[in-house]
Amino acid sequence: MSDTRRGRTRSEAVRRAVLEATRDELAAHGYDKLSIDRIAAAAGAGKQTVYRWYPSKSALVAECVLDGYGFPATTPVPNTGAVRRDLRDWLEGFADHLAEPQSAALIRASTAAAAESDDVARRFYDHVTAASEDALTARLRDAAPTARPASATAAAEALVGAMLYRLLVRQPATPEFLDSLVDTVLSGIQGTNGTDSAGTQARDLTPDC
Amino acid sequence: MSDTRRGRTRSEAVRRAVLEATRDELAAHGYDKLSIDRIAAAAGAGKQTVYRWYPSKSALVAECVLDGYGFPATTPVPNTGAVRRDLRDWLEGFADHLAEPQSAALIRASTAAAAESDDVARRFYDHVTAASEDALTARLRDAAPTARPASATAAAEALVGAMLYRLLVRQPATPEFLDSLVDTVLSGIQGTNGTDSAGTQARDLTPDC
Amino acid sequence: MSDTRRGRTRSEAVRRAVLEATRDELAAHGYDKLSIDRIAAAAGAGKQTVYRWYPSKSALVAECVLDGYGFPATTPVPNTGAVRRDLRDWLEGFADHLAEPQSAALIRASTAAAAESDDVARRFYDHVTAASEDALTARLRDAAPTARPASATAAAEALVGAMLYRLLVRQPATPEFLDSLVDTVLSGIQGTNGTDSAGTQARDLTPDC
Amino acid sequence: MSDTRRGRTRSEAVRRAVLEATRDELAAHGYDKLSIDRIAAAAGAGKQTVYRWYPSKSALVAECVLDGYGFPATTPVPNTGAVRRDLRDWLEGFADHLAEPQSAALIRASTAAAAESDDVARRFYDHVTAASEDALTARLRDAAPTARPASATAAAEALVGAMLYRLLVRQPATPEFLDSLVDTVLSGIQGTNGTDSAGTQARDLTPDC
DNA sequence: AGGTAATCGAGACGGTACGTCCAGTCTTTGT
DNA sequence: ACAAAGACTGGACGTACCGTCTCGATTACCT
Repeated sequence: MSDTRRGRTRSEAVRRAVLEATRDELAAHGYDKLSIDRIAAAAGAGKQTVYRWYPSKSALVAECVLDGYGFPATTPVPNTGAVRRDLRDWLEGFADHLAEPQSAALIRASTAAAAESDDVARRFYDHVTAASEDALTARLRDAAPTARPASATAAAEALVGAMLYRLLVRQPATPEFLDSLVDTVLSGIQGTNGTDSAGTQARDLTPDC
Repeated sequence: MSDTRRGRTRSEAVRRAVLEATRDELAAHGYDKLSIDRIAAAAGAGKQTVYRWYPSKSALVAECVLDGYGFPATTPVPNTGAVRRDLRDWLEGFADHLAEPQSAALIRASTAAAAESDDVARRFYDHVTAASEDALTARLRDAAPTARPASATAAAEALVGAMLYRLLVRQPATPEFLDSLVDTVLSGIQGTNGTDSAGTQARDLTPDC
Repeated sequence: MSDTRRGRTRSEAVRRAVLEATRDELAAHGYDKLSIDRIAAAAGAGKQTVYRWYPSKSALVAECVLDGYGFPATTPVPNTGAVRRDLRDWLEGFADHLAEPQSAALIRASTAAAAESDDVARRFYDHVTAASEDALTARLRDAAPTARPASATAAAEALVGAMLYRLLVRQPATPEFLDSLVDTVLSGIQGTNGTDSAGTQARDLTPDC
Repeated sequence: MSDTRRGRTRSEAVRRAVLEATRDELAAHGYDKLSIDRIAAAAGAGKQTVYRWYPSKSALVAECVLDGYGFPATTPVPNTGAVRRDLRDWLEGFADHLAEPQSAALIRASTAAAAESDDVARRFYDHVTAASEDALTARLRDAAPTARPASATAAAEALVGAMLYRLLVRQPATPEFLDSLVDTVLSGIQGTNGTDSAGTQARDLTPDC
């Protein structure tokens, strides 16, 4: 049994050109107005070649944003000892990235793509949640070793969800907002604020009835 | 002075028929494949009539989802005295609504619409954030009067953002996830130092009378 | 029962523009390279409009050549009393028309269209044979009243066939060729040549064996 | 001097397979829908191999129809002594061939090819006219030695033209039509002054010994 | 025997055109 | 004046072929 490929080998260079053209088109026109015709023309490729690599608009966008350009590479949360500050810095890095118009356009586009395709949605989740959850858990493990593991997921998705929501609705993630977000996730809405070490005995003030 | 309009009066019935047709089309095909031609045909209306009411696809979708069908009417957070349970119940109601395929499709569509139109994004934000933030603050005000004011927004958007994120990426909001989310937002990731998942061990002071 | 049309009335002006653009494209590029895209663009029309009028390339070409531009309007054979000369003049008029490059291109195109579509072939036959046969029979009726009626068809198609064949194979219809053709059809290959009046007692010279 | 070619020898078998595939495709889909891709696939050949042999669609079709399958090999006109009957028989043989659907499709295709390519037109003319003219002149030379020399060409093209015209426009060459055609070409339209159609009354001097 | 070179099937490549669908506008008739 | 019907321009869709260009694998000739 021969595993050798027959025919001309597919050109990686063309694939990259297509992704770059897609990135530019997305930044310029957004997801809905995205045109395969234009992308192919801008990449100096035939339309068929684009379709050979990516079967649909959403697949192309997913590849472009998730595995190519656009989404923040998995940044580890810094570990200076001060969790709150570390988290805050990490989130601010994320916010700064989202504040760039081009990145914002790309991620909004991948949002729209995920809204339309189950497959893209799954890839989006795998990429984004895994990355941020890993980053968070790695940092929190030694800061709050007693925390339930499920919390990491919830906290990660609360953070990512809030950031993406702000991006979607065009509300800037102000420093104040980031502060509140970190506080909420670290200590809870009713928590004692200001303390950044682990093991705080958060008391639930609600007396109920 | 005569306030009466000349000619035939614009039919409110037609407008409703258009919105209903839009809802059905959205549920059936999603935002991207939405076709004004089909909507008009399904509503028994002329295309011009649709354009007379709504200038663009995104405006139509926004109207349909936000002010018409699709988005949950502002549900107040119940107040039984037990905040955690109240919040949990409220969130579960939201989750149940999102779990219905038709609602999910509609909200995903409005997400895509918001990603494309600044105007829709603003309406989306106004509608969703205002509603949930109001609901939350109203409940938390007497539960934790000492909480910092910014927290309500952050907490509301963390909750809503996480829920919408789960909807977007097609991950079901499991009871465990809701538990963790409520815990995180209420007490912070380090708040409840219970170790296991089911929340039974989690020290919840609320006696639920 | 109302027979009235609803909606915008179809524009004859556009139809004419399409036919004219088709004529120009045919003359410029020939049948095979004919492009509906180019035709529509040249006519300032949408592609859909072209397809609304004509369902296929061959139908468009048939309409253009047969009922529009290109094919000689039914010219009656002159009647000066001298059949041979009349016929010769009539044929020469036909030849002159075919000698024009644009006409040649158009008729070659309709030939190709007829080769591909049964429907176009029928229209081609109806138009061309009927016209030439009528022209011929009208003239021959008083010149050779004794001729069998079937002969007129055969003669007409022999003439038309020979002319179209010459056009197809790019051989000019020289004066000598036209002379021979008229002689053959009028008097037969063995006939007495030179006489141009009617009622000649053509003798069949073939002695056989 | 070495005339030997280096490298692998071109496979005549492949060339034949290509021509046969072309013939089948032509019969099945016609000239316009002809696809080199399909031909190559059907012949089990690479596209490049097809192009190595034939530079264009029209060249391939010409080769296929003229020098390969499709066109009648040059049939000599029989010589039994009775010209009229000989000619009629010869023409009937031609008509029978054209009546076969596959042959008809092939010749119609070559017609379309000739309409598009000057080169194919020339080859078509050379092949068809030369063959039929030679056949005719050979037979007529001893039947009507006094006929003008130009007549043979005109007569041949009148016959061939009429037959091809009938083929093109999908009109069957009925026995009556063939009779009339032979009569016209042999004796002229006014030649036989019989009045009725069946040709029985037509005074035919040839005793048919 | 070991290059050297042309050919083979296969199939990716940049393009062009296809025929369909839809957006958004305009026109016509009916109410 | 509004409504339905639907034709209009324009443009993108996804597919099919075109003719060219690599590929690895065969053949053949020529040292």
